[in-house]
Amino acid sequence: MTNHAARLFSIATGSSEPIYRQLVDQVKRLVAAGQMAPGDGMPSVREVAQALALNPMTVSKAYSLLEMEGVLTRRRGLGMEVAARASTAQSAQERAQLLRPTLERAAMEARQLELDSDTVVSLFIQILKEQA
Amino acid sequence: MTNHAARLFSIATGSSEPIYRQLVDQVKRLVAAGQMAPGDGMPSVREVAQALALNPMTVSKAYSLLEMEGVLTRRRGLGMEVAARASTAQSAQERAQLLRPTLERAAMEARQLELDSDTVVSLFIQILKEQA
Amino acid sequence: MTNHAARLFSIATGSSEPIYRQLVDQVKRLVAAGQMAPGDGMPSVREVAQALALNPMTVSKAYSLLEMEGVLTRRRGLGMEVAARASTAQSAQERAQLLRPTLERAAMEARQLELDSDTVVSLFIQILKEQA
Amino acid sequence: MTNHAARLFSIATGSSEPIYRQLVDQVKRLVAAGQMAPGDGMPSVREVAQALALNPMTVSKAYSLLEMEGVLTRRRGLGMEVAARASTAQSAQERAQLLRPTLERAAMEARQLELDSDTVVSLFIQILKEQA
DNA sequence: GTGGTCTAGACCACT
DNA sequence: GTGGTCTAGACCACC
Repeated sequence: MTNHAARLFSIATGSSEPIYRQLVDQVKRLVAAGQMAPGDGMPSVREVAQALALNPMTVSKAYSLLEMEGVLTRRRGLGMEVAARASTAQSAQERAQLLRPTLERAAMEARQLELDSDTVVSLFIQILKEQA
Repeated sequence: MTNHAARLFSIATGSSEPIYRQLVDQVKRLVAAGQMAPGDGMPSVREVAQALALNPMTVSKAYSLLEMEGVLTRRRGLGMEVAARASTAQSAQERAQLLRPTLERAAMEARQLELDSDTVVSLFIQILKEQA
Repeated sequence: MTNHAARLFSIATGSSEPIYRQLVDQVKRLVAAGQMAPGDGMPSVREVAQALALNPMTVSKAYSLLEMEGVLTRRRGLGMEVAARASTAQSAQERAQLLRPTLERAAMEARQLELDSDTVVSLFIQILKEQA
Repeated sequence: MTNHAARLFSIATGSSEPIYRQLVDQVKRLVAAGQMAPGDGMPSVREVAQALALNPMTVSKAYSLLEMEGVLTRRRGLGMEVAARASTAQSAQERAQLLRPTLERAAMEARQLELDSDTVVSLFIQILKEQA
């Protein structure tokens, strides 16, 4: 795998969201987007752990959960790879649904802050540009 | 105290975000928006606990943290109220900044899902309308 | 009673020590020192409450406890007075023993702060002079 | 972690001062005295709880407060340690100031007991010797 | 009535 | 093993 784990994943160690959960969700998104295709090898636990300064057990736990969910398969002695039967490369509409919960949360916060839609949307567009 | 606690707060019990943290953040947003003004009485710990089906200690912990942060003040035997020196009713621009972290997270997820900005923004607008 | 309650008592509202307890202890000390003699009338609940900006119920509770302990007696319609059988005007040695707990606490704190006796004692002497 | 928690801390269960507050204040004093240095590991919550016969949550609350105040830092899964930026090993003069409130309280009580300075000071010196 | 403190015990996240 | 969160329930201090 020439992908550098540090480029693939972005971890917020300060967040209350457990690190292993952040990893699991990100792998699912990358697979859903087709950025990882069935048969692709995953970076090794050790590699990810070092790149993100995490405990290897934490990465291992994330991989195990992804295996249980059928997203990854374990190739003995060779590491993990994206499972053949992983539902990959979904349509944009399907992928957009995975974004819903976070957008709904943003909308809830915007309502409590009494911000009108225009302000919120233009701020969001600006942030999307910054990241591009 | 005619505020119905259940209407003020919305708790996601399934979230990894601790309940007391959700309460703290929501109170801060409501105060920032001016929906709660200095001197306003907060619903009692027991009232909120019952309305949201929480343990009173969980609510109490949130109130204590808000007191330490200077958002609420305790009136012995009378309950909590919004602190006089709480920075309330901020400008829309200031309030929008409180929304940044969540929008940044949404943008990160969108990028990993390889969704183009138009798709994401229109989905967001739709969700904002649903909630209105 | 010409004694101004505000001069007799000093209350630390911020302390974790309950206000009624502070009042009880102070009355006991004043009686032990003979500053209040049997038959002396106490300032009224209302007077103390107003002078110290306390809730009258709090003062009333302190007086009730002192009555139960036999330090004060209730004269119907006339207020409270120091009980005839209150053990007053004790010797300096007896009174000093009432000071022990607080001094022991100070000594414990000094030890944890690794302060040598000379430093502590000279600071204490200085504070005693300030208050004189 | 060879520190015996029971030797480090001394708790007055009868006091009106909440236990968690007593713990917080004692840790601050030990750090101020340099008895605990940045990087030193704290005894675990469970260890302290058992040694002092307290509920772990009570100890945990004290540790959390110390973390919020920047005295301790949490190392996920490894326990708490004295924060690097904790202001440690202060001068004797600075440490003596931390003792002021308690000495002022003692002076106030002495005045109400009408004890002269000599009596009070010699009693204090005697107590300091007892503890040595 | 109000909030604060403490206990006992369960489960979770992380190393 | 570590600390964090939550529940259920008790008692206290204050108004």
